[in-house]
Amino acid sequence: MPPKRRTKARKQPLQQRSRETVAVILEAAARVLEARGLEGYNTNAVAERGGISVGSVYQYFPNKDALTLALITRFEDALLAKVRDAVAASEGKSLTASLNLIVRAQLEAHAERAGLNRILEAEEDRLRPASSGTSAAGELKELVADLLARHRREIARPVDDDAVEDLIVISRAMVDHALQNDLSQAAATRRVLRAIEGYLFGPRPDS
Amino acid sequence: MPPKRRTKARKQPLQQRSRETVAVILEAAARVLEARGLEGYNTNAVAERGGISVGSVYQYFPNKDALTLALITRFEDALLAKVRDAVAASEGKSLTASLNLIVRAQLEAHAERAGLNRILEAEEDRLRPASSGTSAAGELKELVADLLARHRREIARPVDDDAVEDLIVISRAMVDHALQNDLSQAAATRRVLRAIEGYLFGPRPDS
DNA sequence: CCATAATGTGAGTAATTGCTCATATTCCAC
DNA sequence: GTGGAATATGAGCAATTACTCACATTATGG
Repeated sequence: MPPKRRTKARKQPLQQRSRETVAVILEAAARVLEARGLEGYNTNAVAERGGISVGSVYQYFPNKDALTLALITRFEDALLAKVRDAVAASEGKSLTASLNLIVRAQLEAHAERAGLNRILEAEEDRLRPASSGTSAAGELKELVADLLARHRREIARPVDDDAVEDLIVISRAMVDHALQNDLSQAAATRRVLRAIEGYLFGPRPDS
Repeated sequence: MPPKRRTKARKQPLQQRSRETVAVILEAAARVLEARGLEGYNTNAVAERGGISVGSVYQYFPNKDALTLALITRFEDALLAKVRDAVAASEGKSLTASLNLIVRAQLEAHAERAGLNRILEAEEDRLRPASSGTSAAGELKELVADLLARHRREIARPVDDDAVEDLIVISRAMVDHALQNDLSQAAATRRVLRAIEGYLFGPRPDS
């Protein structure tokens, strides 16, 4: 056990000035990751890029991982917001149309800063204590579950929690794959939808 | 550019003795990863665990990443072998039965040393120069493509390369997810198959 | 056996980097 | 104003670790 390790930030940002500093730190971290990758991502570089001092970084983030985690959360929140909007906008539409909107939302969220988001997703595994569901993940499940419940008569088999989980896993993997291979949004949407709709509507021949 | 970096091993193992050393190194690396995670994974620990000296590690691996990559390749080869066997064993069987065998093979390959394999898959992203298809990945695609071609009359839509890619992406993501959540092999198989068959047989309502 | 090649050794080095803390500066309440 | 709190600074420490190299040991072919 390496002696100890700070788990809480030294200070909470109270004044306007410090809140701006936190924003500067986050954006600087994002830019360093984009420009130099995980390889060149260190707190000194972040401070330099943000035009502030390392000390300031450690005023508001207990350690480097906490900073990275904050970036991850920021991305997840943005993704969730887009999906929420898509679900809201799909009120009254058919299930297929709704799914289309949601898939597009996910693709857009990832595409915005593809390089950065890819790195963050990879780091997520390392940083999140095994199987600790985030609130963002929970809300995403709820959103999808509600949408499917609303359309339950269009779906053959009842949709349980496992199915929702599977749909999210499938979408995420395919969206990542699409971005990695620079697929057009149209192609990516088509392929993800085929998988999702197949899962929902597809036949289950055997017992 | 950090000055330089060895890209080739100092020596190739020629005699029996050194071939054994290489095996010892690989297994030691695997055990360190299993016992202490990426965190405690360093070349000195690997040497100690293997009961050899660091110098020996660097006789046969130019750098730490090359060692990790060798572990990844080893895992991929094992996976591929299992899938190959499954495909061979599915000669004459129905498509559903064949897919069942293949999915099981994948689950087994991952389950064998789940903790280790999970770490290796995460490292793969970091270590493989963006979008460099490995021969293992290529052969997997071939195997799947051939199997599907053999059963093409049972599938509504023609199966192109993209579809094969998608099927592999979906399987992989779901298998990873299943292992992460300690799903029973039965449950995992059922869910992965539902996704795969849905993708293959599922209806495509719109244009 | 002997010369040569192959293999093995491990203390040490060089470089990186996360993070601290003593100090300085800025802000706000009164 | 003024005093105390909040915020900012950045040189440098401490720890880690990938990797080297001069040397010892072991194998092999003739």
